[in-house]
Amino acid sequence: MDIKFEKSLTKLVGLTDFDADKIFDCGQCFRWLKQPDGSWRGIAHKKVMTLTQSGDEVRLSAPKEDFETIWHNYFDLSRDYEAMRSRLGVSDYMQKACEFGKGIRILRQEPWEALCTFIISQCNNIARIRGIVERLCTLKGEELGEGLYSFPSFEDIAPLKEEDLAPLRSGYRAKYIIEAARAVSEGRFDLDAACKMNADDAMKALLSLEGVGKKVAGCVMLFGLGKTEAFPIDTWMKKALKEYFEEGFDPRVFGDDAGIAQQYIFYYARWGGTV
DNA sequence: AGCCAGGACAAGT
DNA sequence: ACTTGTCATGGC
Repeated sequence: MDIKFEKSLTKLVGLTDFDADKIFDCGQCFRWLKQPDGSWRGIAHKKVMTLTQSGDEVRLSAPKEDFETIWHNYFDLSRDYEAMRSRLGVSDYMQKACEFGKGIRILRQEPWEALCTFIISQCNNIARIRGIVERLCTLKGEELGEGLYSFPSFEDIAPLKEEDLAPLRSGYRAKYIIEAARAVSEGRFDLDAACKMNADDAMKALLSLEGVGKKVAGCVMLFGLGKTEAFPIDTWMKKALKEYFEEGFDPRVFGDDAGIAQQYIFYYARWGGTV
């Protein structure tokens, strides 16, 4: 991959395993929106960024410093996805899932945002999750211009009462959001420490939070804590596992690739149909 | 017009 | 260890 910097622009040429449409639309994140011109605008780390892809060329509306300190890591650019796909193609089904999902990358999202958004995600559809998350950001985030807001910190949410979140229309999840914010804010739950824990301990710690079960915890670990061995199982994964894997299949055979395997399977099951 | 959504949790078998 | 009811709400 070749990187060029032009004042407030970063241009990546010859990027492999990078498909913006799949990355932003595969259900791992909720704040990237496709623009009428085909580019993607999103917000992370209190930065508004527009990404435009044509073929193997990707342009980021970000200066060199932000690319190096934020986006390079955010887009998981140092991982060799091609090698991983070849390791994961252990069955006919996995080969097809990997091929169908080629271009997906696991975004390394901010831990608190991942925790909060995947609490919201439970028993909910993606379109509505997006709406609730945007309303939360508008309500308590920091304005970054153009009516765009950062994701609010846990300190911003911890002091709230349940009724303060009524505008979100998040239903019974409102109390989970506030409780999680308080737990993090008061140090009862340490996100930085969770990042450094092994997978079992991180899972155990996450499960202590109200409204966080194994599935949400798995998503937080995979998308927010950088734990690629996490293997969250939702309804779509259940279907796929039941149909295309032997009973008692243990995802730990994929090791540190399990999380990416999960994402290929999920994407294939959710958007790819069968066969 | 219903159906169901990247579930969690408690309570009952 | 499995099944069931309940929890709010609105995209589609």
